[in-house]
This record gives sequence, structure tokens and C-alpha cells, in this order.
Amino acid sequence: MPPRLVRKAVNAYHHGDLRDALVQAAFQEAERGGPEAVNISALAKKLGVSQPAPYRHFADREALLEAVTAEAFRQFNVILRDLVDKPSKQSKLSRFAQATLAFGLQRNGIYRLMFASRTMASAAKGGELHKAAMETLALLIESLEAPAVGLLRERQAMKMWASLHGVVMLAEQGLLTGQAAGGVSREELVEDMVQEAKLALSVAMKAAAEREAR
Amino acid sequence: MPPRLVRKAVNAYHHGDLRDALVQAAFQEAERGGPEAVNISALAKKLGVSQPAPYRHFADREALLEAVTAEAFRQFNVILRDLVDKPSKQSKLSRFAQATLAFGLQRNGIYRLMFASRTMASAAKGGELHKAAMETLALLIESLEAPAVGLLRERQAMKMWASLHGVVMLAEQGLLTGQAAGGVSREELVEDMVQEAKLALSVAMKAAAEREAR
DNA sequence: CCTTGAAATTATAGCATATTACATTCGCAG
DNA sequence: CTGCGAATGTAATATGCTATAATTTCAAGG
Repeated sequence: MPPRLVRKAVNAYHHGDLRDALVQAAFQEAERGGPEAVNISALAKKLGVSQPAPYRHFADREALLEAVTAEAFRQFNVILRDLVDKPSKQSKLSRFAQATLAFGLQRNGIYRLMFASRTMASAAKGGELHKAAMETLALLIESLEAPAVGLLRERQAMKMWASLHGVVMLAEQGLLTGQAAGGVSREELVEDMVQEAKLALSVAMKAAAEREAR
Repeated sequence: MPPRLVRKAVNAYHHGDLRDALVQAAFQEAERGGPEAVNISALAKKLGVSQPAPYRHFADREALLEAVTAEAFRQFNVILRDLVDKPSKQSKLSRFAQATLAFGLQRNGIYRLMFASRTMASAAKGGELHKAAMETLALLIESLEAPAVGLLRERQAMKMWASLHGVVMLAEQGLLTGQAAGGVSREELVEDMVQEAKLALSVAMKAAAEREAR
């Protein structure tokens, strides 16, 4: 994506960089109240332009949400990238998993926006959003720190991704309480998942190696 | 919940049982297009009543969705109950997991409705919906077919639930393709999860037994 | 009967998305 | 520098959906 030139607001009539301003403002709203909270009219008023002005830059509300979602994935992937690269006592996978949980819980509205099927459905395979999500998955695969044996890593990574996503979604809905989870925190649950994934991966790779040797 | 009396449609003016008719019709719509597809005006027209008539029976759109969600959970739990009780070659857990996946994928719109945080948020803990969801969880715990040792079952069940939920959600969003998952189908992925859960549970219970014996 | 309350109806307000037609400004080619 | 087309904004308006208010219909009990 070529970075758009940032023009200064030269006068009252032309905003100067309405497109970016809309994405930023919508991002803020989504952070507070999720995708539902993004209101074109309200954004226009907030930015001091007329109500239909946003439609010069986005075909419809969905298009704006898509742009915001792309930005959200970009930020999320940067966070994960830094975190995976950073040296640490804990394993990369554990860091990845805990960071995903934290992001999903703390930045609730943004997380829901990112994984709202609505926005994804429009961008069919090959779309920008799909690519961004696949980058997240690639980071997860990398954080497994395992050699490529067949497609075992990919398989395990997908299970891990789904499991993490499920934890966040259930938690957000109030279904993953300490009580219901056997008195265990969400972080502990995720750490369990990390350990089980590591175990499963090593078992599967050992089995594969044995098949190979035969 | 006391069963409402079913009054016959006695005349043109009074529908007779608009409340139930609304829930049923909304259920159908949600099955097609998810919660977003439920449109009060359209339902009223379809049922041959005036547009504001539904508001005699539901305070607002959310209240109707809540009733539909309750019905959805009821049906889902019945399916799972039958399936868990039925004798079979496969383990209860495997049956539970595969049935959940199938329901989530095939009855997409209903599944999304059930786990839409919107409807859940309103019904705080103790609400009807929360109880229905906890019944689902109870069925999952039962399907683990393990003795109660501490709260190990609950802990493992919650992990399993989250994992299954994540698979369904990612799949619905087009992020869980065979390609991205290392060439493995969703069903195989879920079966992996089942096996890993069984393994993890038995390991944890063995460890607990040893601590006990010491 | 005749009053009363539940369940409808008509009428209307309000809000958000989106489109159309018109106005202003930008920036560049001549 | 100037004028012209493309980009960006505004005003006016249509549409669709939720929701409320005031009124009407109807069955049933006293």
C-alpha cells in the first residue's frame, strides 16, 4: 500500500486529509464500542465536515470498517512481531499466546472488529484483510520454534490460533469465568494450551521422524 | 419458564399468538442471515400484523433476539444431550466436538446469534441465556467421561469449549482453510483437539493421584 | 350490558445510511 | 498566470428501520 501524502488542512472547505482522519476516528470509536459504534454521521460531525463527505473516500460503511480493520491488523502484527523477536525467559509461543489474550481482552472493541465475519466476508481470499490475518498466523507458526516437518507446524499453529481465539471470544461474552473454568484464570488456561500444543507438536514430530526412518 | 397458553387466532384483529410466531420467524431469519438479518418491520409484515405490533411483546429488538437465542440454545442442548446419551463406537467427547463443529458450520447464522456478545451482555450472570450456555458446558464436562478429581474436568472442558468455539468462528470467517491449516480438514483438526484433550486430562489426573498418594 | 385491559392499529418522530445535484478548491498544462 | 478538469466538499433528499404515542378493537368477568 503506497503511503498517502499528508496534505495540510489549507482552508476551511477542504479538510486536507479526511480519509486518514476518518480511519483514525473510526478506530477510536471501535476501540470504545466495537464495530457497531462506528457511526458515519457522528464521525463527520466530529471532524467538522458535512455528513456525506465521508462517502467521497469510502463507498459505504463497510469499506471504512475494512480500512480500520486493516489498520488494526497492522498494529496487532507489529506488537506480535516485536514481542516474538524480543529475547525473553519464556518461550515465543507463550509470549505470543499471552499477548493475544491480553490484546483481545484489553482492546476488546478492536479485536471484535478484526474478527467480525462481516468485514472478512467482503474481502474474499487474496484481499488485504485476509493477507494481514495470514501474517498473524505466520507469526504464530514462527513462534512455535519448530523445524518444518511436513505441515505439522501449520496444523498445530491453526489449532493454537483457534484455541486462543475461542478463549478471547468466550471471555468477552462472560462465559469464561473463573468459576466455570474450574477456578483457573484465563492466563492459566492459555498457558495450559501452550504446554499442550508443545507436547502435541513434539509427539507428532517424533512419530513423523520414526515413519521417516522406517 | 411457564409455557404460554396457545390461543387460536380468533379473528383478524388479534393475531392470537404473535409472540411465539415472532420468535419462530426471527429464528428462521437468523438461520439465513445471522442476527443482523432479523428485521422487526419485515417480520411484522410477514406475519400480517402492523409494524409496531411486535413491541407489544418485546421491549425492543434485543429482547426478541434474546428470546430467539434462548430457543437456539435449547435446541442445541437437546441435540447434544441425545448425542451424548446415544451409544456409539466413538467417544462421547468426539461426538460432542464433531456435533458442535457441524452445528456451528451448518447452522451458521444461529450459531453466530448464540454467541453474539450483544445478547449475552444484557443477560448478566444468572440470566436465562447464561444458564443455557452453562448447560452446554455441563454436557461437555459430562462427555469427558472422567471422574471428578478436583476441578480438572472443568478446566479441561473449558479449554475444549474455547477451542471448538474458535475453530467454528475462524472457519466461518474464512480464515480456517485447508491450506492455512496444513492441508487438514476442520473435522480432523477438531479430532486432534479431542485427542489432545484426552491426553492432557489423563496426564493431569495421574499427576493429581500421585500428589494424593504422597 | 358495560366496563376493563390486553392486543392490535394508525400516525409520527428520530436516526443512520446512502444518493444526487451542485459548489468550491486544487494543481497542473499551456 | 490562467483557466480547466479532477478531486473534494455541501445541501437537499430518499429510504429503511427502530421506537413511541394516541387511539381502536375485542373478549370476558362482574
